[in-house]
Parts: sequence; structure tokens; C-alpha cells
Amino acid sequence: MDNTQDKIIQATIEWIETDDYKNLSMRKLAAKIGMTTGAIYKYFQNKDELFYQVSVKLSQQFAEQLITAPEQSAKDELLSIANKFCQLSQEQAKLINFLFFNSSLTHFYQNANHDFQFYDQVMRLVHHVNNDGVTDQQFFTQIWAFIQGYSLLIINGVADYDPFLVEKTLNEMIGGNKK
Amino acid sequence: MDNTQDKIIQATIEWIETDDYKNLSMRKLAAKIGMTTGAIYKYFQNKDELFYQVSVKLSQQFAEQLITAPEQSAKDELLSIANKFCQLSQEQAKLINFLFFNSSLTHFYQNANHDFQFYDQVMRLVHHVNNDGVTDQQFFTQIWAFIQGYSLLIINGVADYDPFLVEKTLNEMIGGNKK
DNA sequence: TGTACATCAGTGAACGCGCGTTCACTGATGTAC
DNA sequence: TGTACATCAGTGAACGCGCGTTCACTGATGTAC
Repeated sequence: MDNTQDKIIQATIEWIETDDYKNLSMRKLAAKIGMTTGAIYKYFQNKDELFYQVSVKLSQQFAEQLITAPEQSAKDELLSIANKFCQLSQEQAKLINFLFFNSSLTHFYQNANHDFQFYDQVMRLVHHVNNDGVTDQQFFTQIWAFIQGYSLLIINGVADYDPFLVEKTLNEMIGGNKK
Repeated sequence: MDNTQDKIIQATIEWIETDDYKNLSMRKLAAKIGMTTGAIYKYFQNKDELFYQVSVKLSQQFAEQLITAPEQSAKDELLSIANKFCQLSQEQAKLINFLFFNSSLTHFYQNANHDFQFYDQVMRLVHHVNNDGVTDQQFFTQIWAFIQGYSLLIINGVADYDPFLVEKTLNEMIGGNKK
């Protein structure tokens, strides 16, 4: 239907994939599409709203890539999600950086339940895997901290994605939890 | 000796402690000190250099707080550092955010050996604690990812600092490593 | 004790820049009669 | 088939803003004679 709106969002995503999202101005974006700045404001109230819409769109695509068929055990599923997250941090560093470490991070957590379905998914798996000793929230924090921190190291080029390390860590956390 | 230079650095630190460092302009900084912008440029070539000097200063203070007397075992020392790091993430969120997650992050890692002594310290402890199964670098990445990720959750107010969680995680990682 | 001069920390106005956002407008397209 | 009009996506110049940085200058202080 509204093709231009999609075109603007798509162009923003393409920019974010290759350049730093911080360098993207409305003028540059308009030029990339072959439009003028005024046109963008016909479709988005302001820059923040555009970026928010882009976040929602990206998080949908993101969730689609992460959430697999639930034929496996909860533990395997959790491991699979963690691995894909880290792998994407390597392959799509700029994009993950925007989605998880941009300025609207707080916003992300506040709206996690509404806009970012995969947060829920991870929480559910955590609940299944967690056996005793800690609350679900603690266990979630523990796992999420590692994944997020590892992702950050990968994004910044300090570490490379290593499936072995992810598996080892999750095994230790889950195993330790089961003792 | 050069009191003004210190005053500028100190004022910058005070700003960072309370406000977001991204909102600090040379004008605001000058006004805070009761000077004009030109004066600052008598002491620092540009804003980047000022921020770098501030990083160095902060990382020194930071290292002093983290590195304790090495009477304890390497494992206890590592645990102590991890705990203090996370505690500081709670108490001095803005400051830690600046020091570890600002735009010169890459710079930080590149210069870790020269300017940020505590990186070395952690690496040394990791070497002592690591027994088998993984390389020191892998083990370091594993621990560092968790600490950094947990710190980020604390800074963003998503999680609270919980010493139990830090100890549990490190025990699992070290324990798993020793099997 | 008094005068001339050098030094140099700090001034403050100005430069040019890129930004987000606005708004009177244009001109192509579709509809009504 | 032709004319009048409404709609509305997109234009592009302009607004005001805050930024990093520069530089000719001021004026207090210390030194030389």
C-alpha cells in the first residue's frame, strides 16, 4: 500500500547495515532515496519515530531468525538462540549494535513485552531450563549478561564468535544450576 | 603545577559523574569552570584529546579501586575485582558507562596495555585460575563477557547488582573449567 | 624608586558547519459535469 | 471530448540552533636597567 513509507524504512536499514547509525541524518537519508527531507516528514513525525519504526521492523526480522522450531529440548533451543545471536553479532555487527546498544536501549527494555517478542521467548526457555537455586529472573540475568557481553566484544572486534565458548558457558550455567 | 589543566579535567569528570557525557560541549564545560572556550584550547589540542586524558585519569582511579592486596588466592582476587566492577556499575553508572562503553571503546582495547593497567591484572589472574580445556584468551573472553554484560544491564537499570549472582557465575565458569 | 618591555593565561567574538524541522508551493493525477 | 476543480505526494528554501575551533586582543605579572 504505502510504498514510500516502506522505502524510507528500508533505506534506513540499508544505511545502518553498512555505516554507523549515528552518522545518518534526515538529509543523507533523503538523498539516498532520491527525495527531499520534507517528504520524509510526510510519513514520520520526526527522526525518533522513524528510528523507532525501524527498530520494530528489525526486531521482527531478528526474532524470525532466532526463533526456531521448538522440536528440540528447551536447553538446546536456548543454546541455539544464544549461538545465532552471537553469530549475527559477527556478521551483522552494525545492525545488532543499533538494535541492542543504541540510545533507545532503555526504551527497548521498557517495551520488550509489546514490541520485541523474542525477549519473551528467551524468558520462557529460561523458565523451563531453570531448576533450582536461583529465581528465573536471576538465571535470565546471568545468561543474558553473558550473551550481551559476548556480543559486545564481537561487535567491537575484540573477540570472534566461537560456538564452543557459547556452549561451554551455557552448559556451565545450566549444569551448575542443576547440581 | 599546571592547576588549570587539572581543573579542566576535574570539571569534566564531575560532569560525567552526573550527566551524560554526550551532552558535554566545550562551551558548557568552560561555563562550569568559569572560563571561556578559548582557554581550554590552551591546554588541550581538541575535544578528543581532553576526553582521552580524562579516560586515562579515570582508568587510573578505577584501577586503584579494583586492585586489592594480593594476599588472597587468584580466584578470590578475580571474584573481588568482578564484584567491585559490578558494584561500581551500580554506584557510578555514568562514569563506568563513559569509561567502558563510550565511543573510544576500540581505542581502549587498542591501548589497553599502555594506559589501562587493570586489563593486564585481570589477564594475569585469569592465567592463574585457568587450568585446562580452554586457552587463557577464551577463558578471559568468557569471564569478561559476563562481567561486561552484567555491568551493562546494571548501568541501564535493567538489573541490580547482586554479589550472589557474580559469585555463582564465576564459580561455575572456574569450576567447569577444572572438571 | 621608576620606567620600559616581555610574557602569557585567559577573553570573546566570529567562522563555518551540519543538524532537525517547517511550510508555502508545485504539478501530476483523478473526478465531476 | 473538453473544462474546472480537488487532492495530495513531494519540493526546496529557510528557520534557528548548538557545536568545535580559531585568533587578534587584553591586561595582569614579572623582569631588566
